[in-house]
Amino acid sequence: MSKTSAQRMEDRPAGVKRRDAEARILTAAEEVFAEAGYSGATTAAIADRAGLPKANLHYYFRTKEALYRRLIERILEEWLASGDQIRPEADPAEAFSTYIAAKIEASRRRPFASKVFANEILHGAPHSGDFLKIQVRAWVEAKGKVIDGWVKRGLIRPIEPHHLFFILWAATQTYADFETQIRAVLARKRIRPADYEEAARLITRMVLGACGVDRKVRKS
Amino acid sequence: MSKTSAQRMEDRPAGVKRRDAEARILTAAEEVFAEAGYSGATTAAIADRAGLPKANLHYYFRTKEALYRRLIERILEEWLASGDQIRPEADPAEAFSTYIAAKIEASRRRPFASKVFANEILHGAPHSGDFLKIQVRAWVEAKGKVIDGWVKRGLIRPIEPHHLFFILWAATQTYADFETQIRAVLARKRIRPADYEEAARLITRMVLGACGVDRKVRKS
DNA sequence: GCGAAAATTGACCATTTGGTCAAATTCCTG
DNA sequence: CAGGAATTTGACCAAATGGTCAATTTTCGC
Repeated sequence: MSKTSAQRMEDRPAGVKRRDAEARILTAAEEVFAEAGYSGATTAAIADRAGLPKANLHYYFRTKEALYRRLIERILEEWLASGDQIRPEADPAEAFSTYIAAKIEASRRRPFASKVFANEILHGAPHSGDFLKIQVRAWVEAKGKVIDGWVKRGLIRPIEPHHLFFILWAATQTYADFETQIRAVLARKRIRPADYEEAARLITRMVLGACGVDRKVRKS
Repeated sequence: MSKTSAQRMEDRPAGVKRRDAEARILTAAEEVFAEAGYSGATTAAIADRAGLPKANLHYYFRTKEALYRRLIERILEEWLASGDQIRPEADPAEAFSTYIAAKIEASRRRPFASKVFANEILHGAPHSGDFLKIQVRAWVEAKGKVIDGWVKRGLIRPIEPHHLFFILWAATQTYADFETQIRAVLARKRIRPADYEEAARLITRMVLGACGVDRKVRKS
């Protein structure tokens, strides 16, 4: 019978209760992994923050590794989806502005997710098999082609898409990942909405400038 | 007697043997902490990589925490020193180019140091007391004044120094911290010198563009 | 309302790991 | 070269932690 329940556990079509518990655990895990890293995070701490006993957590996620993996998958999904604006038929300046704004907004709204993701890559993605690297690479190849297309059509100056994205990710995600440092430098308890806007504006200015698209950024 | 040796241990004027052992341990620690984070790093692994028994490591550094702290101090020192080119009397374009080149070079030459630093900040600098935050803040205040001066003298367009630095750090350090991702996207076993140069060139282009100093970047 | 599946939970265990210690060895100075 | 200081190291320990389990309770379709 333990085999039966184990079987169920792997399948996704789960009851509402399970969905609910898993969601609570994943949210708690996101915070704890963000704050303490993979090794520093304890299943006890995650369970505590999710408001259930450790044994119960292990009922829903058999191992810390499995829980972590699910979390990474969820974060990667959103990460990949954030670039939907970058399409061949889009206006480059518009697309970049929107993408940057979305990334900054993601840093503001879900800093823990960004931190978990950053932590995973920082240490060589040891828990993600190759799927993380493969998907990110595929994403960049696709978006890179779009940008190359813009260049060929003379919409933007020639630019190396790979490095453009590296810099773009770094610049936007830093407001989540290194939020401690940013708060210290700005002497703030919390980073303010105005700060995020300022950041988005400056990054956009830099990117559009580098692309030779010096359109004035509209108020947004 | 153990008090005597303990006393000695805290003092810095140490024998050459001690200096040597500490250096070997710190180098090993930099690698291990970079790869595994603070909690994931074990003193046994560090000792192994340094080529000595764990007990011997604990003779030189009483606790993992103490070892880590020394490491952070060492890294911060270099980090702070890297902006020496940013002085009031310097040419802005020259100063930024040089700073960016230096930061990229640091990412290339000592990626582990960058990763340890990044990891520490990522998790809220829990092992650095406040000294890290305080020193970084002071550094930015000083350099920010320099940049404001350039703006006042009309040498560069108005720009917010804090955010400029956040972006600059992020863009340059990402080549060390997220080297795994970069290698995956570029489909390389190792990031090549040409890649670092390309990165420096693009970052410089973006920064100088944002500053309205569109000097052609000289071959360096 | 019954019975089976799902969920809950306290107690428990094996492993890992930071750190200690005492004994032995090497080093250095007078 | 004597003797004390510095260094080395294997053995050991206590605490933390991921994970298990069996017993109990809750849920839910019929």
